[in-house]
Amino acid sequence: MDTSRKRNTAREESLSVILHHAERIFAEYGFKGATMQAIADAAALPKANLHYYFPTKLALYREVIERIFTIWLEAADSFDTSASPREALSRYIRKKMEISRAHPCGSKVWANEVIQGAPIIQDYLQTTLGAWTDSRIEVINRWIAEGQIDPINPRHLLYMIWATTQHYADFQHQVVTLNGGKRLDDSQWDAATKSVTEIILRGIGA
Amino acid sequence: MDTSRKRNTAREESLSVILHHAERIFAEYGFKGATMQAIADAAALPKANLHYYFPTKLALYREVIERIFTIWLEAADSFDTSASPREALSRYIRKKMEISRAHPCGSKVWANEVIQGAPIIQDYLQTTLGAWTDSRIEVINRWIAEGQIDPINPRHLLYMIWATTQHYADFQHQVVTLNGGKRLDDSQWDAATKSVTEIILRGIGA
DNA sequence: CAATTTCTTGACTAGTTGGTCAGCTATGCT
DNA sequence: AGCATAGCTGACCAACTAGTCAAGAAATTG
Repeated sequence: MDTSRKRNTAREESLSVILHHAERIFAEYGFKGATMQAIADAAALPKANLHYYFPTKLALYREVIERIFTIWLEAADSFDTSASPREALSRYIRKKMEISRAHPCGSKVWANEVIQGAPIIQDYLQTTLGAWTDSRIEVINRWIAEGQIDPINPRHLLYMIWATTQHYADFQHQVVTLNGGKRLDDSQWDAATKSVTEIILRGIGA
Repeated sequence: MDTSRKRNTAREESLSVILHHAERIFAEYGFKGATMQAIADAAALPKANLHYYFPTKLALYREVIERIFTIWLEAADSFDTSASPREALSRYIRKKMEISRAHPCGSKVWANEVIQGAPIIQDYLQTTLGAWTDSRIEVINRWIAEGQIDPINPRHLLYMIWATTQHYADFQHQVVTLNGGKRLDDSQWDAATKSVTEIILRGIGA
């Protein structure tokens, strides 16, 4: 049943190209501001072709969000609960910074979605994100009980990590502007990651 | 020339009401997603009346942005360069947290604007924000030179403060959801402010 | 009071945009 | 080859929305 290699790859290629450009356009113009025509132009496809793969704009948007959430889960996994606070947190922060660098548009779409009240991802926030957060808060509280870190509020620590790392993606434009209009280079990303990691780890006495 | 009290106050009242609701609608739906009709409905005015005071949607949006920037400047002033690091930074962080609580919509509009490449506020970023940032970096470097704080990268410290404090406004919906759907109460805002301040101050050895 | 200016508003227009559809082409199967 | 299926596309339409406008209401002035 090795049905049609050419068709399958063509399909996957089209889907991939559309989703890639849709992410960019949604990030740049927001859900309403992004037009199917603009996405089609970016993907170098006729608009009707988009509607062949995705029945509605909302369906396309949902798919984009879905993919972003997958990446988010990947970062979440890197928070190793069996490691030491220093090890677990610095690994997690580094991973989040890498994502901010590699997928700024995805991060922006996510941010836009949350700012606008998360009409689509409400479920994720309540279920998956909620459960993950609770489990990590438990771990952090254990670290505190064991005297491995200072008694800080775990929730606010997590918010600080999210906010700071995602800032480099979501506010990329501001960061670049304040960097003289030049994108951060390798060493600057490295310095940013080090700074964030050090301030936070020292901040909690790890 | 004490020209017409009733008219002037009516005018100011209308302007104020429109701007207030416009901020909310822009925050919730983005620039393109917000419609003049929706703003008019929120302000309980006929749409044509909006166009009497603001010729175009963009003009209204600019005015909203302008007001937000004023608030931002107010916070910027609270960064007292003649105080000690502990004093200056904790005051600044507290002020920024207060703004996040009092003006979440303004913060969201600003965030949206930056995420989408800051088409309107590019000037502010380059001039006013750029100059302010440079001046504070100088002060922070002085603190480092005097041994009052650890040698950290001032720029990334500022980004961390901005990101973390604004997170409570921009990601309000996520914060509330993870708080069991309840808005933060007085004591929770206080705890958040304390946590943020403590982690950051300890993080830089202040 | 009448004239003038400011403010208000329903109705309309032009332009945009999400989505449809009928017909086309390319691929795979027997 | 011939048939079936998946993929592609230009042309079209209905809905929505920013902005206009002319006519009227309300306030101010001389």
